[in-house]
Amino acid sequence: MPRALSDEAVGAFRERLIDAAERLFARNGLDAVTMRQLAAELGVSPMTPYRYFADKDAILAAVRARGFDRHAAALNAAFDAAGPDPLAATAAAGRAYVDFAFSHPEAYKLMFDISQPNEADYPDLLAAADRSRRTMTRGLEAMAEAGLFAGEPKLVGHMFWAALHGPIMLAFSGKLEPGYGARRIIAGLMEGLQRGLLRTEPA
Amino acid sequence: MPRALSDEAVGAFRERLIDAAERLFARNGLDAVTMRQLAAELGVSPMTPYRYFADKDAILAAVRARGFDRHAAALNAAFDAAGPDPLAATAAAGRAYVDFAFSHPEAYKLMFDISQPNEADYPDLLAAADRSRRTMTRGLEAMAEAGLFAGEPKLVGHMFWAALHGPIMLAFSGKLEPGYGARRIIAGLMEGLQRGLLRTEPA
DNA sequence: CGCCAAAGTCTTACGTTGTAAATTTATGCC
DNA sequence: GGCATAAATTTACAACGTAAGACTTTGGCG
Repeated sequence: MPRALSDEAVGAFRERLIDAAERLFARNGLDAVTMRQLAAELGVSPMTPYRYFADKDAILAAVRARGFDRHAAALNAAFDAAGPDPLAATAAAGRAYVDFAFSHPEAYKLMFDISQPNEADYPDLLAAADRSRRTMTRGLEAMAEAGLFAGEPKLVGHMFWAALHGPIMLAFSGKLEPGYGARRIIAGLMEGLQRGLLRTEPA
Repeated sequence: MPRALSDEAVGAFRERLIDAAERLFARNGLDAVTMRQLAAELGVSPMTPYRYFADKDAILAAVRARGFDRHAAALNAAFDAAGPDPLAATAAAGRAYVDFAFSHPEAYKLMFDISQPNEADYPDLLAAADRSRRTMTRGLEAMAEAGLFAGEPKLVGHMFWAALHGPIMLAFSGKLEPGYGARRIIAGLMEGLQRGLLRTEPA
């Protein structure tokens, strides 16, 4: 139906396209997401997506942004469901972080992929990633600001984030041997960091 | 020169090929390593490398293995140069780890790339990666065994390893904002973990 | 000394990829 | 109702990994 494509129609098609990309992606990994497969999944010709996205990178950026949104939602849900104790809520968010990574490994890998072409070209992605990051670190920052932790709040937040991310990425790259899985390493790190940073006695 | 290609000749060509791949790789990233470019760099036809490696993946596996070897060498050098104090030597190896990652980012990225096809098919790579891992964690394990650290030695080694890897990977994926770089996060983590795990008073 | 089987290399070719360009198709407006 | 034009499709191209086949060189045997 040519002539005029309403903004909603454009948006709807974009969503459908991102859905399809997520599906292919989760099903068979990154290699399965080709323009032709994507088009087939949508029942359109291989060039049609180019009316809605600049190129394949833009599509992947949208999928990534969607991943960050899901991620943030999962963390927020866990955080909110954990009750009022900030320490318990933060721990719950941490568990949700790891659970997300291992139940949506393809999504997590894509989100933190190392060869992203000019992330800055996709403001929506930047915004989603930033929202997600703030969600990750907000509990910790709140704790740090409340004086439960020593050190600069934002830095402490990043430290815990990295302490989750490191073991997860080592696991994904197949570098961990059986018996030393990501969850065990994370447990050790969380305990060690808590012992090192937590002010159990607020003096 | 057909008929019979001595083992040394095969080995020599393989080395030349890996060298060329490393060069292309460091120069223009992974996308620059195409069979045709590689062949051009070596002055042979695009199919010649297939006499020396099964396929492109095998070449990349060799480059990865080489990376792990360089990595292990760099850590060992730093460790050995640091003197007898195990804590100082371990700290030096940690610094060398980070320095390696940021001075050979392409190599580090490739080594810990997340979409490696059947790593188990390349025993040389497995061996090199394992050698490298042991180098990384040996100082820490020694310290842990000497009772300087609480907890299981090997686990503690993996914890520190992951605490280096996490910030580095976050930096490579462009997720860290200015002011919260990998080195700062690592410094915080090392300090926090030391405080949490180190037995300053061997009671 | 000469020739030939075979190892090494090169050329050619195929299927797949992302996407540019040209073509077709279908509608809102006069 | 016809036409300008937006959307979609078809066609086409360059680059990729690599399979298949042709060519080229040489060690070993008569």
